[in-house]
Amino acid sequence: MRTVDEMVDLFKARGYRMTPQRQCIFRILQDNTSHPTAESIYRAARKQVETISLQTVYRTLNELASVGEVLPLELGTGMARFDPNTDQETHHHAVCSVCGKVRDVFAEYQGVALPDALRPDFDVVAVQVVFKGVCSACQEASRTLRAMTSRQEHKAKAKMEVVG
Amino acid sequence: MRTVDEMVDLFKARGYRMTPQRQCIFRILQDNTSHPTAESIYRAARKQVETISLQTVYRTLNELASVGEVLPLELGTGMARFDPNTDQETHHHAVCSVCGKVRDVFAEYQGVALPDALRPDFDVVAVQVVFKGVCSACQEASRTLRAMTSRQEHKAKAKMEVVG
DNA sequence: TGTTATTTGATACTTACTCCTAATAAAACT
DNA sequence: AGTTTTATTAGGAGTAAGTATCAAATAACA
Repeated sequence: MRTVDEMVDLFKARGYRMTPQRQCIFRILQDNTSHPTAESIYRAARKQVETISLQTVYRTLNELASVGEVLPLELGTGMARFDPNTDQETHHHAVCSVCGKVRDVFAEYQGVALPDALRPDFDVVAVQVVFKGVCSACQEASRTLRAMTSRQEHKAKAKMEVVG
Repeated sequence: MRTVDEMVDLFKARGYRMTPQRQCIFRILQDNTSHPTAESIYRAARKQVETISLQTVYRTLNELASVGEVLPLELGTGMARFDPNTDQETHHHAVCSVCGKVRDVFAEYQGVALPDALRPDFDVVAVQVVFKGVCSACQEASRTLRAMTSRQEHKAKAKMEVVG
């Protein structure tokens, strides 16, 4: 995504009006690498513009997506995530299937293209490579849990499940 | 996914009971290349077992997924799709962002792996390559629509939108 | 500053999916 | 085969992500 100032100009050029709510969302997304959900953006936005509604967050995110300044990601974690880094050539994702966290994967993969036979039947707009797996934090957590279970420290385990 | 008979044995071996509902879902998925949703499987299943519930379809699909006999796909079309072809090496997907249809893409991509730097932080279980774009049917439809609009055949266009 | 069209936020709605529970039926054991 | 046990089912209620609607607020611009 561009800078906030550039986004303001771009939105105005497209005939959108500039509101504190929209600028606030631009600011939150600016250089954001946390792959936020609509909810998490909403929570951050309320700290700056107390009366902003979730509806406005969704609306603005969809506008940003339709202008190509934000990439909506559907990674099987139950809700959409929005990535201001829209580069699809060198920028992919790793999703932890335990905690749902998403990490950027910077790499350029050669030769990932539709086979010739399919080419006439499908006009490719974007290619997404998604790595599914378990992040080191969750690996560590499950190792600890297993060790506890084998020693039958059930109380500690139960406590950890509640805390975690 | 394996044959229905093999699936029956596998489920029994895992301590699951064999019911007409489960076998029916096995049969529907067998060699199914349409990337069905839970809803579409439910509709097909009701033709064979009239009283089957959506809940049972979801439950069975989750069981199949946890046993690794079905691959749940989250492709940004708003609902999960279930693929009995669980080969992740040579089998990828192309999703039409207009009609939502999913096509198989058979190709083996070399070198699509996590960069070394990330390797210790993330244990990769699966890699998915997704092509997003527009299928030929939807390209054709939008071409027709544009041609109509330019000739200002508004009534025909409106009619087509309702029909499509 | 006044006018007007866009945007906002509250509320209601839709939809994909899960939870709960009494009834049912598959498997285990006579 | 009959009985018991226990997993499974149907169906309704519930949840949560996201969308539609619309009166009121406000940005843009004269």
